Amino acid sequence: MDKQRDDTIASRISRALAERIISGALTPGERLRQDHIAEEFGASHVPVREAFRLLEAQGLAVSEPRRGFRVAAFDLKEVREVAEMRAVLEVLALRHAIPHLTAAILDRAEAATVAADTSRDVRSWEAANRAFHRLILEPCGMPRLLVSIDDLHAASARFLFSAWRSSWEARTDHDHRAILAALREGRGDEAAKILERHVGWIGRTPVKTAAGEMREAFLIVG
Amino acid sequence: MDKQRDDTIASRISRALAERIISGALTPGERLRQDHIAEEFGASHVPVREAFRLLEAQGLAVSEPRRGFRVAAFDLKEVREVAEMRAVLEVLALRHAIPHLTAAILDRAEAATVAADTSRDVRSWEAANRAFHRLILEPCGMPRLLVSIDDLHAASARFLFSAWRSSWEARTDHDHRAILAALREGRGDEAAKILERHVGWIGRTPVKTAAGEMREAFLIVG
DNA sequence: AAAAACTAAATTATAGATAATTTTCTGCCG
DNA sequence: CGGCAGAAAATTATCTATAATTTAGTTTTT
Repeated sequence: MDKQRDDTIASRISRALAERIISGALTPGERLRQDHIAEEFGASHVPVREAFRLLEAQGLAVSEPRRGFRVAAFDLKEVREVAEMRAVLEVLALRHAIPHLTAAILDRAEAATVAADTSRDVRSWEAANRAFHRLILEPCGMPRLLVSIDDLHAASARFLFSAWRSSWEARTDHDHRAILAALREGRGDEAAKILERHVGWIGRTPVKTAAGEMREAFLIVG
Repeated sequence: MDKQRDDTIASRISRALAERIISGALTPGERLRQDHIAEEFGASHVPVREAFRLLEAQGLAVSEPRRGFRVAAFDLKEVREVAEMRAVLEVLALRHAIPHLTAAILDRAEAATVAADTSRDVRSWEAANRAFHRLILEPCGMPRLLVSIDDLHAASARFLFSAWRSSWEARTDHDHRAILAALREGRGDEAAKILERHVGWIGRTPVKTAAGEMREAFLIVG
């Protein structure tokens, strides 16, 4: 097929595995066996090990010396940690992005919000949500910060998919709209404040299961 | 000598190279030639490549597909970015650490401050400064956050060493003392505020060179 | 049935080979 | 004399094969 990609085999394997970890196809704590994965991708173990290191850097895998790599576990404590880091880093990015935001960017962010509200499954909601955040933060022009935020989004998405594997219902995202309204009207501080609360909010919430029962679930807002 | 370390060859090479990059022995933009480094460490190229990936994760090296790895460049813009990320992340860590701070920890942090004030060279000042920050932040119990902060400290140190290679004079660090005083008296918010300004502050300042001339230099406070 | 010993599997590392690509050198030509 | 083209050298990224070490699992022994 397309062998002439600009990137290396290691990064291609890394992306493929990241997808599986985030989607939940590879479960937390599962071992990543280099020879099996090498065979599956028709590669040798060298690029596979490099791919593992890339995943480790994103916090999706952990290395235990002489015992190989496993898919990173995650508990509620870690999810909270990720959410709080996202909150402060996204606020920082937004403050730097504000002077460079244009009406065109805000229009595209609004389109992403509409796409999120009308999505039929978690996957597309997550993609639209991520697009919204990316759009309003990217103009900050701080590459290292944006990479960190991306990695934290990946960790959030993992949790999201594990919590909402089957049942899912899109809700209108009032926070996104409030952030956009504030940005359009030049109330930057308020936009930052809403974003901080929006991203940092994690808690228990009652959820109706497919069977019609109510149960408690953890929820990341966005 | 000591072959029976608990860690892998890759991580040992990575630490050794990190040391050189931070200290400035390897200059920004310099190429990292895997075969040369493999030979120097008496290893093969596989662990060397893994070491490069580890450095990449810390932001000390960058990979250009088919062109190998180079020491990460850094300009003033990036230094500012690192300082601002450190400011918000350290404040977050401090807020979580405060409930777990003990008098014993604060005493050790004070000792680190004294050590910084009396250091005779940049290296020991940096080590003492880093120890101060580590001590008051570690009790936050957020491992991912602490790793991020450590990586940012490494990037700061690089800049520090490049700016102050020859002349150096220790100054009394009033910010550290003010932070400690606020923490001891239970004024957590004020401690966080000082820390944020302390870490985030970067600017030009007049510096007296060894030759007695005045010139402008960039400065990270700590 | 618990402890010890053996076995199997996997990770970590080495070595050498190869294709592709980049860098460097060199010499020719305008 | 400077710049471009092409040749030569170096380097990366990969594979294959293999050894050493460690973990994990199974069997044997007491």
